[in-house]
Amino acid sequence: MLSRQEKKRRTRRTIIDAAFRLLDEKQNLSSISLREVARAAGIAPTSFYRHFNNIDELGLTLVDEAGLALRQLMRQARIEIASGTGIINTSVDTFMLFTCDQSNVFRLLLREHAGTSAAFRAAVSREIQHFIDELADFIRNGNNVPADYAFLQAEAMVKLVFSAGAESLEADQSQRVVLANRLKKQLLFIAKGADALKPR
Amino acid sequence: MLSRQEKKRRTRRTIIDAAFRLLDEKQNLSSISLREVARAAGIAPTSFYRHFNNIDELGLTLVDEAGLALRQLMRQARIEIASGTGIINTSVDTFMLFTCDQSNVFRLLLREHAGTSAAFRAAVSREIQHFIDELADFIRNGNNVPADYAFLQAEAMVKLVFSAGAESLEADQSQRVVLANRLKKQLLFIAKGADALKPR
DNA sequence: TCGTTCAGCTTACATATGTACGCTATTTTG
DNA sequence: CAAAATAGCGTACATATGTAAGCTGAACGA
Repeated sequence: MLSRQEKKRRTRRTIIDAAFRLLDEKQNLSSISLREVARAAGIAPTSFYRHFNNIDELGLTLVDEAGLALRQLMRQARIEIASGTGIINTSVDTFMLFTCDQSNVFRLLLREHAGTSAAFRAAVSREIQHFIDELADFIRNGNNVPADYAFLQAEAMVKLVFSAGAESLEADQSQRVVLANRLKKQLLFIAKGADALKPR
Repeated sequence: MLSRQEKKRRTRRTIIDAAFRLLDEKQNLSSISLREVARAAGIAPTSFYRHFNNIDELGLTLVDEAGLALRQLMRQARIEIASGTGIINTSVDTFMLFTCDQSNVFRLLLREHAGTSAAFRAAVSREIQHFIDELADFIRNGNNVPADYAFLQAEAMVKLVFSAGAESLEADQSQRVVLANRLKKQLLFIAKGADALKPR
């Protein structure tokens, strides 16, 4: 027998999962309605309020979870980088895997980054900032450049990665390979250029 | 006295202008309703149908107009480039001017590029593709590199430009200057890197 | 000049939404 | 074991939406 608290936590999870499932290629956080989420979660519309004050609170929760998934991805990538393969190749491959089989999660970030809610946009921007900062750290350690210079490079790289990720959402498997290779070359441009223009 | 045809063209224009005005930082093409547009244009909801079959048709029209504005921007930038200043500086400055004082137009492209309508996404992608193609031409002429290599470089640059444009929408005047300078350096990375890795 | 066309209007309806209110059944607490 | 708390439900209402149907007056073509 489950405690009341535990049961509540589970239906909260059900709501969140249902929302993620609704966020396909034709829905965003602002277009899904409370009733729609409730329907998908198998609860009464009014029961939703037992878990969230309003639907924006759900939205912020989803963005947080998506950001967490991204940070976990980064950790995994860094482990693989430590094991030998080039940083660019591994990062790109890991990222593309993410956009592929967690497409709804990545799409959420992508969409709300340019979405209609200032709060969501800010939340996503924060997550991307983490992404950039950690890459900047990595670059600074490896190349011995000033922090702001490493940041410049990291930011450019992350932006290209996200752009390619966006395209990958509309691509099939073979197009994704092409996309990944193109991205790797472009990241190499930045790495090479940043190195050539490095301040002394 | 105005001809009936001319009057119709004018209210069509009124509708389009009203829609652009509605597309501020908290609205996108899918969130504006037919009735809202009609209200803003000062016509009855049902009169809308005399000009567009549905609201998606309006949306595509807006994307087309936005793309046209962008192409005009490119032309202007190329003229100024011909008159001496560096390509990167002029392009960035022109672009930033665009995102600043035609913010609703740029935001439309940005938002629908990652939006919920596949048709709108495709339409915006086409416009961006034009943007990339023309820059690739420019690069190929100046640097004498293969077409696909110039494309690689142009694509990376345009992606950075658009990303910075997105950020500029949330920035004030002084932040925009910082943003522009950062972008210019990053574009230089790509130019330098692409040159260093140029195939022979 | 007179019948035709048609942009724009008003009215109307079926549908979806957010959320207030109060009930019930079950768990929790004292 | 009785009393309090509470997750979830059903009902209800005010509001917004897309769009069908039909009318009107002004521009148009003969």
